[in-house]
Amino acid sequence: MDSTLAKGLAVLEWLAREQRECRVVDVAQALGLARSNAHRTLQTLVQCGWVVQRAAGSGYRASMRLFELGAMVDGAADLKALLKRHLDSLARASGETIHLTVLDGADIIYIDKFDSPMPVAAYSRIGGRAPAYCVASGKALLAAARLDPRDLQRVLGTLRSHTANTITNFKTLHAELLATHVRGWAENREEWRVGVCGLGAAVYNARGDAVAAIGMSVPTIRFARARARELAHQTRTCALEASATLGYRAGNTAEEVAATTKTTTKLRRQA
Amino acid sequence: MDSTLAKGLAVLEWLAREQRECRVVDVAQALGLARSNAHRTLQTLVQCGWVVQRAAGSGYRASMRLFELGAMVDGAADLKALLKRHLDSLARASGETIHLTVLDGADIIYIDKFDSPMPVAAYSRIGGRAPAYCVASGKALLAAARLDPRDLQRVLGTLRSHTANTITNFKTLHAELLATHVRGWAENREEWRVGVCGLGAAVYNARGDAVAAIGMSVPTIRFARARARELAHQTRTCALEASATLGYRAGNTAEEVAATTKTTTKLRRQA
DNA sequence: ACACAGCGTTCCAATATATGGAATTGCTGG
DNA sequence: CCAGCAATTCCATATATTGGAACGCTGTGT
Repeated sequence: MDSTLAKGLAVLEWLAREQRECRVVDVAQALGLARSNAHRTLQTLVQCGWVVQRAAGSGYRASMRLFELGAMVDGAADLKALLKRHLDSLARASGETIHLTVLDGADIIYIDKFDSPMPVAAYSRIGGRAPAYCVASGKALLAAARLDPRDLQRVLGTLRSHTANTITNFKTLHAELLATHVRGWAENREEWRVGVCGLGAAVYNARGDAVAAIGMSVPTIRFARARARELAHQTRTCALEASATLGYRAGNTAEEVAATTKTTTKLRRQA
Repeated sequence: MDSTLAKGLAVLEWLAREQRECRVVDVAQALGLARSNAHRTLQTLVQCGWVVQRAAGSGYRASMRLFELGAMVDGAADLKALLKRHLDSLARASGETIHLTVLDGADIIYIDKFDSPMPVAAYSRIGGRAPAYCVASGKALLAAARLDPRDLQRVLGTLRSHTANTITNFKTLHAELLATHVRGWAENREEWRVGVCGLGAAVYNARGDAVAAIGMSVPTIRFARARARELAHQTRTCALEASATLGYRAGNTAEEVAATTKTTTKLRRQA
């Protein structure tokens, strides 16, 4: 364990999260370092181009290096560029807030976002996180991963309760994920934030990996049964189109054919 | 200079740019480290959450941490969210590829991108760079900075030639930046990539800082005089609207009033 | 079946390196 | 002009890093 490296990364991360010019003492105090130590660490970060100092003598902040490299990770940039069109259509068709998310351990991370003209109570940021088991796009990704209960528990750890509706039981969660995979979309009824519901569907690439999820956040007020059903259909269709853009060809497996047929039938019955 | 930190950052950056699972030897060879050293560095990065190892025993890649923190830098996320609507309108109105860029030293970095339905020769990536003095959005930002020739030279260093049209003379560049500031938009006629022209205009926040630029990339084929003029007008207007969204109120200074009037008059004459 | 090569990982003594207290410099406001 | 605060530099000390060697595992060619 290179402690110098760990310390430098901690400084960098703290600086990025602060989002303002910070002085040497600020860093030293926040991370419990000697002033001289904080100073030298910052100087190293500056020399390596990860931190910038506007004028020599004062004020450090994270440089664009993080953004530049962050854009390369996971091919997120390509994903966004390719799916932008789909998300935008969905945002317009639904009038609700749309997210593009990926799974990172037990969390989802918001990769891209299209704000609703109608304001939503929940505030989410690009680069922000939410527990995967609490939100619709997270459930869609977990469902696509098809983990058995044992692995699910290993990945997620404890299911903390965030609202009265949060699923805190693995058996319940696992059952819901199975259902989610079959019907092709996931749902969140105020399980993460009170007053906010959500819908989500996984997006697959040409190899059949679930690489991202499309999510929709809807205030409970606008989430009446009929509308929810309509929005779910839109979300799922959008995800299928997005998958097609990435080169995914549906209906490759018998299982998927069965699922699609069932869902379609169900939707027809409901319509 | 903390060499351990510098080494760790180099490993992290290399890993991010590789965009694939890398083994210990790959890292060691690429950066000239001892295998044991590369191994311990990677382990530290993993423990700190900047790198992930799919299965224990093999294959390292950059985690989403870079993306997560990169999204926070410079309020880039907020900027994108706020300006998305404007860029999208411009993309639709013009049918050309639109970028959102910020200045980072002598380069611009592409923050966001709206692809044209018509393909463009130039390929640009979110997170990618271009020399500020060679592209329109870069010129718009440099012009907004209002540097005197001395500072301009200090910031930019040598003006390398990238095409036959690249401006390599500081006097010429400075004069063009002055003109750019007055008329409110910048132009690039194959100065960076052959066959690609561009237009750009700076976006100001409530404090009057030029925080970003809106850029448009157009194949030379579609950049005939009349159309270029029309697109320049659209770009400038979009940037003004975007600035308004950020709380900027135009016409605060006599200088700006004069510039606006002149430009408007000129546009009227041309129309 | 065997030897070999490549790689991940662990270990450890030598040594280069980071550390933090104190001194110095530079700036700001009274 | 001084006092107070913070950035920066300096340096002896303690410590963490380093890289060669060794071990175990896996896959490959003979």
